[in-house]
Order: sequence, then C-alpha cells, then structure tokens
Amino acid sequence: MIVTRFAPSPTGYLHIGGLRTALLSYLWARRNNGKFLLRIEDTDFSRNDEAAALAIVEAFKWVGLEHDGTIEYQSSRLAIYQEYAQKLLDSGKAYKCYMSREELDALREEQSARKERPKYDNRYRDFTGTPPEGREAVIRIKAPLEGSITVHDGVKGDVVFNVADILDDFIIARADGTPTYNFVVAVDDALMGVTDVIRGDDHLSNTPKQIVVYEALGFPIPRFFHVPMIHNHEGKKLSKRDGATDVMMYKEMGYAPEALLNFLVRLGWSHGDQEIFSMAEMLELFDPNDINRSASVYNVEKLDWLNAHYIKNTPNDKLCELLEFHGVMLVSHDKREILLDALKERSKTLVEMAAQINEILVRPAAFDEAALKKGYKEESKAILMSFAEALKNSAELHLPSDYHHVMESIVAQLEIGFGKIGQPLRIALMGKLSGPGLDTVMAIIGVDETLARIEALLKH
RNA sequence: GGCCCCAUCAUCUAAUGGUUAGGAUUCCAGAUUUUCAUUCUGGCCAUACGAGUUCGAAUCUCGUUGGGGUCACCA
Repeated sequence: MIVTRFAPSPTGYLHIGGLRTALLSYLWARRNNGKFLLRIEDTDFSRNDEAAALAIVEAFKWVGLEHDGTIEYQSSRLAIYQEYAQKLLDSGKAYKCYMSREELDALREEQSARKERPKYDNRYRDFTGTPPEGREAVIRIKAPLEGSITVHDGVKGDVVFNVADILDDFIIARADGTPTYNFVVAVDDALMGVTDVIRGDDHLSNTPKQIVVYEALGFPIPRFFHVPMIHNHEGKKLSKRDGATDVMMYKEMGYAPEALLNFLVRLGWSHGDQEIFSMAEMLELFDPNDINRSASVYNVEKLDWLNAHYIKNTPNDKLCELLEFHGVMLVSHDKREILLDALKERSKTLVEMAAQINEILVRPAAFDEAALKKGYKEESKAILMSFAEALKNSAELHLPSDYHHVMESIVAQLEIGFGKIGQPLRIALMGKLSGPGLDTVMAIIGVDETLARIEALLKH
C-alpha cells in the first residue's frame, strides 16, 4: 500500500507551493488506493498556531482534496518522541551533550575563522564523567563519521552525500526536552507508515539526516520524491512578497479550484501534449517518477487561460452558485441563462464575470467621455429615437434575435450601417463602447429598461 | 564560502542516440463579430558555452558559465 503525507508547519495559511506537493501526494496515494495523511509540524511552540491547521483544512476543502484519518499534531506526540530518543540513548546511538550555547557559538566562530565548516566537535560523544553542574543537556544522535549516504530519489536520481561534508552529531532533543525537526519527521513518517515522501526539493539536503535517524531506529526508509521549487519571475523561491501565495486568495480572485489544480499539476509534470486535466485524468495519469528535475516559473497567464477555459465549461447552475461568493445573486433572474451564456465566454475570472454582470444589470451611472466623442454624434440622436419608437411598437420582445430584428429593420429603413446605431446604443446601454452583443444585453434587461437607458443618454 | 540540485522558445513543456526540435500560454497579423472578448487561421521565438565519445548528440561524458537550494537547541 502507498501511504503519502502532507506535513506543513503552521504558518496560518496554505501556501501555493504547499498545495502543489499536497496535490501530488494526494494523487499518488489515491491512484494506488493508498492513504494520504495530514500532519502539522508544530514542534516549535514559539510559533504554534491552532488556527493554522484549520486554514489548511479549509483550503483543502475548497480545492477538493481530502486527507485520510485524523490530523496528527506533533505537539501532541511529544511522549512518543521522548520514548524514541530514550531508546537511542539506551542503545548508545545517541548521547547527552552538555555544551552550552555560548560554547557552541564560540566553537563555530573559531571554525569559521579557520575557514572550516562549522560543526560539532563530538566532545561529549563518548563522555563518561560527571556532567557539569546546573546545565540542561541536549540529546545528540551519533552520525556516521565517514563514508557517504545516498538518497535514492524518484525525481533527482541517486544523490550521494559525503558524510564528512554535511553531517555532525546533530541535536534531536533540545535542552528543554522538545524534539527537533529532522528527528520527528523521520519518527513520524515511519510510525505513520509513510511509504512515499513527496516534498519540495529544499528538503533534499535534510534527507541524509533523516536517513541517519531511520537507520538508528531500524525503520525502513521510504521512497523520496523531491519536487523542484516554484520560482517567481526573478527566478527565486516563491515568497509572500510575490503576491498571491495564500491558496484562499485564489478563491477571492475568482479562480476555479479545477483551474488552479490543473495549473499546478502541469508545473514540472506533463503527459504528452495534454494541457487540460480533469481530476479523474490526473488520478489516472499522475506518477511522481515522471516529475521534471528542474524548477519552474510561476506564470499567471497560463493560469488565467486555464481559468477562462473552466469558466466556459462550467454549467450555468454551478456558475450561479460560484458567483454568489462574489456578491452576485442570479437565482431568481428570469434571463439568467442568456446572461451567463453570454458572459462565460468573455471572463478570465469569476470576479471579472461578476463585474461584467453588474455592468449589464445596473444602469450606467455615467457615460465614458472618449466613447461619447467617438460614437455619439449629432445624427445619433435621431437614430436612437427611431430605434426607441420601433421598440415601443414591437410586441413580444424576448430573445436576442427579437431585438436583432428590430435593429435590422431600423438599419434598413434609415439606410445606414450597423455601426451607426450600434455605437450610440452601446453607449446608452453600457456607458462605453465594449461589451457583449447588444441584442443580448437588451434581451436581458428588457424593453422598459432599454428604453429608459436610451432616454437617459438622449437627455445627457 | 562548503555541500547538493538544475539548464530546450519570454513562460509551461515534448522529443527509444537519427524529427524541417513538436505542443500550449503570452505576443503579433489575418478571418469572424455592429464593438470588445471568444473562436478559427497564420507568424515570431529555444537545445547556455566549450571539448570529447559516436557514422550521427538536445539526448552520453568532462569542463566552463549561469541560476537555485541548503548549511540552527527553525520547520
């Protein structure tokens, strides 16, 4: 059985990069009828945040990811870590170190001055004497002193680390007894039965340390997949100052979760020339062994294109539901189908769509100056008046085509081009020179409102 | 700086050692549209550099350059 996990630290929200690794872990687990677990890495109490886990679950819910089992909080597993640290102590694979922070700092400074790599000097590794008075010990694990550690990575291949270059007897429990990251990650992943660790490649250099823990405890080592980072336009790791990194902001901005997931799954992974992936297709096709080795740049244009695609292909009922979040209530609107059909083709986001709906439904408060200059001439008034007359004399105007016929008749009657009536009418209806088809707009707002808007322009 | 990773159009990516290096997004042009958008058609644009292996290299090897990550009693 394949067991994957998502293990964020509680930062208060779900990061877009986090969502990607969560998605990939989720896909791989589900594809194999395995389990996808969620664990909150909150061993650092100084930044613990209860609401953070909730924020992650909320974001998961929005995009449709679901974890299995209960959420594990590392802060509530302290006894477990203590137990395993004690096991290592008992078996002589770890030891207490009484070195003070000041001594450690001094050692590091000294080493740096000598242009050496700062590392612990193993002074308490084989210590048997009496410990110094009044000093709380940290627990250090005995790391190998020589040789190499190879990470077998499904994305990067075999990565070999020379022990002398990167390791020392690192701390697994602080002086206050709380465990440290590399220790708890390994313990938890092992205890939770995680078989496939899919995470950002910023963790690659931590992996040898975790392997040391796995081996000391006799746990089987999982498969690793270190997926490349998402970069910003400067080529750096995506961070808060790049704008939208909180997943829930995408909801605010009017993105469909399907579009966001589709976008993320294509970053560093592909299946031939296919661009559009439904959740079902991702589930069927995704394999972490196919992930690219190189980092990718986060570009919004493609996300916008995908989002537009999903909006176009969303049924109107569903669209109606989604638009409520953006303040648009259409359930009882009798021309709702015409309205949505017209606008879903022209919106990149739901926010845009909501704005466009309001532009149609709400009478223009003002007329765009440039538009008036360009499209509202002296002759326009007479044309608009004729059109208004024709509307009043027409019965049973419902569909866009009904209005279109009226426009055609006026154009023929006055022997003018469509633009002669189109431009002023557009200004009257929308207050500007762009927008959906005029016949559609009129069908949506109805004859009375159309006449009122023409009237308003003529009085302007 | 040490260690590790990475390198195909601007961007996301495809290409059993043999393709006119393909697709998508962006951009540009044309068509459709009363307008804008959509849609359709077309166009511009890439194997970082240098050696080597090979009949043949984007692909394998080495080097150079460039970029990124990581080096805590943070996670």
